[in-house]
Amino acid sequence: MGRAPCCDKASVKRGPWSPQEDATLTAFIHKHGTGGNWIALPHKAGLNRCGKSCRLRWLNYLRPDIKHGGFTQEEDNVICSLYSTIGSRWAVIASQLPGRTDNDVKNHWNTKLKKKFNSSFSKPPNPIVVVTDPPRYSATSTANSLKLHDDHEHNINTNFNMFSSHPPFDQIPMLNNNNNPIIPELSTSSSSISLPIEQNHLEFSGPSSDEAADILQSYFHGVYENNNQYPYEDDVMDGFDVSNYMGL
DNA sequence: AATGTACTCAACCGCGTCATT
DNA sequence: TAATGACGCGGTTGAGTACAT
Repeated sequence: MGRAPCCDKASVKRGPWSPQEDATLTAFIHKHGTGGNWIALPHKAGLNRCGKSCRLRWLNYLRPDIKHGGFTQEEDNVICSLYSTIGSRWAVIASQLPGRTDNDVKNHWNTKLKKKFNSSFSKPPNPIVVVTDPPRYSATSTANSLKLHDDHEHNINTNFNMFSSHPPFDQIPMLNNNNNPIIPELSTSSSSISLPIEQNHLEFSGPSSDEAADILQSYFHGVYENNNQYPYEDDVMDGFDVSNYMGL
């Protein structure tokens, strides 16, 4: 048996909302709240609309805390960063952007950011670090993120998301107030997704995840110093001698 | 000015999840 | 435990608008 429809689609109004309907819905919710039941709300409010339509109109447009207007560069960065980590979970992404709705974020992504993002990350990165012997840690990387593992492929407490820690791709390198390039910082959180070990990977030795973080950060410093850009752009190095940065 | 094309974004659709019975 | 119903989410649509020819 299929799901019963939430309303009789033939008898309720559909399509764009009129100012009158907006006013009716807004006034009702200000006075009574949603009552925790969107299906019953339109009848109580005197609206000939489906409850789902009322919910959507309120949440995406009429709520007083909704921010209308264009997205800032900072908001774009947050969206791209989170997308690279968690994918199209628009509600989660929108929760990090006060005043923005999942629908807003999704539309903005589909119309503006997707092309920009894809053109910058259309090529998978090459392996970026050589193997040392014996490896103590390994890491996997995609175009957007890199994660460290211990010998047994357990995640260790060091994670680096290239995109979220990176200057926006159309402003590489981004300069700080002193006109110095902003160097990406390694995060010590382990909140992002883990990647398959067989993907592009790098391995290196080191006694602790903290040292691993130092090595990686040094690596990005080094690439920037040598090439005047960060490694994932076009010429990711095929090999990288970690020992240069370990005092070995 | 007329027509075609691309873009934007509000709204809809269907499904997964969760709470209730 | 299963059935039911409402909510919330992501994908998609299509009307309206802007821009190009």
